[in-house]
Amino acid sequence: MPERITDAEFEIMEALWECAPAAASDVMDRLARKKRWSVQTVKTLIARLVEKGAVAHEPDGRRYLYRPLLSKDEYAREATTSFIERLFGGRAAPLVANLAGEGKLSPDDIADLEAVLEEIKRDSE
Amino acid sequence: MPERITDAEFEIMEALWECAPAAASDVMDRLARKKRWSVQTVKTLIARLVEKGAVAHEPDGRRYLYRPLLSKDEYAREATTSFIERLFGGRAAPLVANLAGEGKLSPDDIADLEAVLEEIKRDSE
DNA sequence: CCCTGTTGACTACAAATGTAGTCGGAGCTA
DNA sequence: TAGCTCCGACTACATTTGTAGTCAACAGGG
Repeated sequence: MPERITDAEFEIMEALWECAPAAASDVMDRLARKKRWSVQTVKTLIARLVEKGAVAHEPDGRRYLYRPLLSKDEYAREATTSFIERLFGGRAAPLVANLAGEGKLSPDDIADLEAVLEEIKRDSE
Repeated sequence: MPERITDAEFEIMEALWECAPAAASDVMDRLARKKRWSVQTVKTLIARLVEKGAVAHEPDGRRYLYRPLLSKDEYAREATTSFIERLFGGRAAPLVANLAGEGKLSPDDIADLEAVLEEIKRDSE
């Protein structure tokens, strides 16, 4: 359970989830499209993630290769749980209802959701 | 579309959503159970929310009454949309699948979700 | 062997955030 | 009317966050 990951750090994690193990420059390249960050910025963020225990680093020659210690799935689970806790009293249904209210659910989304629910029910039998 | 609301500010919003219009001391009382904040802290947070345009204040004698300008529902919609955008590529289904993977969905939750989906489908016809 | 470029370590610094103190005025209280 | 109390306005300050600079060491090109 690493400490809180900030927005900027999250961008680094995204890159690492896609291309780990990676050197700082790889992360840099991966991010180039989205973010105009200097190399130093990227390195600072990576260093903070290492401090926070969210990323491991192993020596590779005279540089490091970095690798997330927290999978995107795990991160998403934790983030989702606490998000729903805060805003929807821990229940998922109000969240979905909320999305629906905003017209954020296309018929496709609804079909997807139904499929997911079916699967859950099948699995739990 | 007010600026970003921080965690501490969110606590204030929660209190205001429950008891607006309210004076600073009312918010203070409402929060007393959850947070050991000094009155000044609460006032500072309220002031920041006013600056950010998330809360309105109207004079009431020699004090102010505060009232959220952003409903909890609106806030939840925005927050949910950007949350799902970030973590799940904008699709709700993966989010629900993720919750399910964590065993976060009880049979009750599933029933709720199915009901919500039914309702959405009915409404959209 | 020297130059250049890359790398991690350390440092910098403004803005945002969490948390709270001080102060002067308005009204109540005796 | 002197004091107490409550209020908003302003100020304070450590920490976290976003963003980046400096520097010394090492590696490879010539």
